[in-house]
Amino acid sequence: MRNETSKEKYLRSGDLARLAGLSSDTLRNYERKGLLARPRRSANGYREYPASDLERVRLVRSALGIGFTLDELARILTLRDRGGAPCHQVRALAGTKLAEVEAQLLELTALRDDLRSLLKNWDTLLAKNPPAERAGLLESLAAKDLPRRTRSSRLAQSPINRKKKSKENQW
Amino acid sequence: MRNETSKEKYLRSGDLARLAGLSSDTLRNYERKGLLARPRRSANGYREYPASDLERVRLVRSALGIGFTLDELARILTLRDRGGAPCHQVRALAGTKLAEVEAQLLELTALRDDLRSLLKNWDTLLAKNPPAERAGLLESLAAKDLPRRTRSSRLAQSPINRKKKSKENQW
DNA sequence: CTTGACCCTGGAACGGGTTCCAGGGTCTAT
DNA sequence: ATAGACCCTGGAACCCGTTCCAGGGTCAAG
Repeated sequence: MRNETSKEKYLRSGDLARLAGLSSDTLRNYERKGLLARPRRSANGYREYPASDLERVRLVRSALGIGFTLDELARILTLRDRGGAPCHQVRALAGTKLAEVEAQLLELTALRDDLRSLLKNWDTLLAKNPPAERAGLLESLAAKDLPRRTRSSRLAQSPINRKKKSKENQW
Repeated sequence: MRNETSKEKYLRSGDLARLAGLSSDTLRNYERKGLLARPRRSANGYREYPASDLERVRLVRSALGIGFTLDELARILTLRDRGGAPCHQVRALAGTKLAEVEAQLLELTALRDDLRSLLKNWDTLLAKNPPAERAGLLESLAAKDLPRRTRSSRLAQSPINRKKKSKENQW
């Protein structure tokens, strides 16, 4: 039975990870990057997170979801933890994120429209062509003049889906 | 003066790169990945691209812009170059891309809306707070319950902006 | 005592497209 | 001859957040 002195106030890495919906690897990573203060350790060396760190992690996740970067967050959070008031930087950064997102939206909508008309086109082409006959889909692409998109949008990948190494391709 | 026998039909890597709007490094990379056939070489070992490769590169760029992957393109193009008719795979892939883009659009619009209301909130908070006083912007984030976004959207980064190693941070 | 669930560490892998690097040629114009 | 612009090569760096790895502890239940 887990030690319950001091009212069960401390979480171990796995607990916090589960509560926050991410892996303990990720927690350690946040710690490395300075997003999460190094928690105290129990006698055996295990991390003991105060319950309040759950909020902290949630904050980090939200901020990441909104487009902040681990490094940006690290700067902001440590500054704040030292009593600073990084509000204006935060506000400015978020403003930038918004602008980026809006730019991305424009690009993506354009892309979606392209894809739609392309598909419509292709489907009529394919309908009137014998299968296994080349219908020149790719060729009809070539015009477009490359409106390359910018990656930006951090927007990380889903956690907690470890184990998945299979390599079947074969379409 | 460049050799003009056979009517100046061949492009060197730099020429093709310029015409296509990308770097010759990228061209070499396409070749490595099998997107671009290995061109013949001149006596001195320089690549000599047939003018038609410009179209090919444009096609590749468009396909990338639409969300295809270098590997996908490699498969499709080599298949096609061997006389195959990968139309249906192409069509299927594009369909998938469209679905992904639409999903992304949903996420991004949601994100944009979040950011907007967040910023509005923050601005009123900041207005009624003395500067250099913490207004709790970050805290108001914590609710959100992480609608993590998926990266997907290939949407590469702009080419031809090499040289940029400076490391000034300092916001 | 063994099993199995957790925990620890720091460094490396991943994805995907582009770019960079070192070390070395080739060609043209002065 | 010498600068300067191009070209060649293959392998590695980059981005960035997450995951994986090996090699090693801690602890409770059976």
